Amino acid sequence: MADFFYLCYQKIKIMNIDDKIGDIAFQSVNSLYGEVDRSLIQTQKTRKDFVGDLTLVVFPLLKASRKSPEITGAEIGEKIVSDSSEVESYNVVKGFLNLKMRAKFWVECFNDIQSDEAFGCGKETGKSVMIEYSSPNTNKPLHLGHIRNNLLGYSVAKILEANGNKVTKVNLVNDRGIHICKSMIAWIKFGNGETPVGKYYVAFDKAYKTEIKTLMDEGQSEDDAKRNAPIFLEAQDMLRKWEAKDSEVYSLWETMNGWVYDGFDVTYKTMGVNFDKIYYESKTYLLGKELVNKGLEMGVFHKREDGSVWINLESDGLDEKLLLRADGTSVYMTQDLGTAYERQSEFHFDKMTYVVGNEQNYHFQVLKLILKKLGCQWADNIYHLSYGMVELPEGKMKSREGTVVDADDLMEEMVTTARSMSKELGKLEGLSQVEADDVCTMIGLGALKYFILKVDPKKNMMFDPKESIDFNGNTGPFIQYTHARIRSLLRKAEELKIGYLRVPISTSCLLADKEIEIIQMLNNYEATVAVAGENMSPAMIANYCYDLAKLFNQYYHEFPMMKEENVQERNKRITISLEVASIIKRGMLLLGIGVPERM
RNA sequence: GGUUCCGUAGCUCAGCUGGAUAGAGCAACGCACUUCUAAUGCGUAGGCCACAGGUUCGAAUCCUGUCGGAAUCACCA
Repeated sequence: MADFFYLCYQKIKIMNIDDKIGDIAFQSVNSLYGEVDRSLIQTQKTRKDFVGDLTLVVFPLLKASRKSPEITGAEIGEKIVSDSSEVESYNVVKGFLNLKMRAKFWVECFNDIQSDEAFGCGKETGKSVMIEYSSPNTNKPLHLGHIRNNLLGYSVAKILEANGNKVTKVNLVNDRGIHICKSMIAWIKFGNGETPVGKYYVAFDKAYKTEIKTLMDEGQSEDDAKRNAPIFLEAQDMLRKWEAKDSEVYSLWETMNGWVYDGFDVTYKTMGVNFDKIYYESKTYLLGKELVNKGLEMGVFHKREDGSVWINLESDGLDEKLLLRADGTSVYMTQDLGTAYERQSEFHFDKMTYVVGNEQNYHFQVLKLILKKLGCQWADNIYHLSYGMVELPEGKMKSREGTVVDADDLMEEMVTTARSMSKELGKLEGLSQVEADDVCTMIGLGALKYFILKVDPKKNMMFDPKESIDFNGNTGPFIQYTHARIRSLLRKAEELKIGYLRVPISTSCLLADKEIEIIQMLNNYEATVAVAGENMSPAMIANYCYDLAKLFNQYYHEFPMMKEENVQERNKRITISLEVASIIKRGMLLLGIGVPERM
């Protein structure tokens, strides 16, 4: 992982408050104790139980000072206050030097945020990043697990973009292979002309199991039975025919695919995700075969007597891996090698990220290893963004037990709930039907997206339908509400004919503690986006947005805006509020969540 | 058995490169709307950060081991 950041994020110099105060402290410490390493200057936000805004941790400096923590802290504090006009006062608690900054310092920090147009959008890194996500399977409808994949993929793409990378979003449609043939066989046998596809893979499995049992009852071993079941042989035969482009098989395949593609498009549109390029396995699998030949020539792979091709990875602590079946047909790995190779040739990406569930950790470990063995140095630039499963309170989703949560159904249900909730609260009064629909869609989907994205991707997560429908507390609607609330201030200002101008805050303004906290937090946005990019974790953005919204709500509650008679004070409050709304909007956008003007 | 990931409040989750007394939400109880949106805010209660060692001035965080849980190790994808 570390090498990845190095490649894609050649540390953009972010001038945040910690750096500013760090530099001030650095100079004072240097003049006190001589040259010390800059990394020993560690600053952090002062905990709320202590007096001060920022804290310098003095422990690392004890070697240089050769004095006790308390004395060292006091010495440095004294020096900083006399050196810097920005620092108002200091106090030392144990090994912590708390610094109180002048209001002017914070006002300037805030005004810097406003004047910096590139703020939060990063600077161009010149790096090209490809991200593959979604990768649907054409014989299964999209469900909750796919939702997590799509939301993660889209959001990570946004975040990487915000960090200044050129991002290409791609989708690889898994439209061929033995599993597709299984569905086709099942449809021919049991379909009766129906068009929905999803259930036939299950139907095949059921029939397959029955046949295996029959064969085992006749005395065959389980392995033999699995290989010899007639329906399985038919599927294998169909795969061979498909790869041979048998016209009958091919046209049935095209027909059945057509049924699902329309559905995918609708789901993607509702979810608000999109792609720059769509790959189809049916088009890429042949390329993999060429690589297999190359690997055989290089002696990296070996062919068994039955004609199947393998690679032995035991020396790397892994197993033997199949690359081509005995009958010459491709497996998953075959085409994934080919696709990766093609993408590198076409896009020359600096990094390629695959958003794929953690059940495929092993696959990607092997994929990278094989590419490396084939001499592709760029395999180091492949990163598997592995995410955990989504579980239901009653356990895992199992299609055979009907416990799968369908993506379309779930999204619709969320919007419906948002609508009835909004109506009940009287939030839709004065809105046209179209506006009301927009708001409800935004809220319903916002709740769902936030619920899923706020969790660290690599962790398994629990999806409790009851809880996810809650719109209070740490939820998407809470953040959306905060935004809407602030935006309504602007409307109110117009209504009251308050001549509000968005101007820098005057440096003569005093600041409340809450305002300093907000400014610190706003200033942290850029760093948060950077860290979220490094970790490919939308959860970090989500939690940031929540913390900011929560902080603002406290401020909002405590300080009246329009009621404030001092014009300078009023403008300061409104200006800060609007900046909060703006950052919330940007942050939520990185999650693929819209924020309404009113709700 | 091998590999990878996870174990923090009753539940769902934060806690970035090690820093002060571990934080939110939900659920429970109490308080605040004639005042800019109460989808809000405030308060009470709730913890051996799985366990044991180690490194350090300092560990939920890093290292080792143990115990739990998940995924994977297919001529499936």
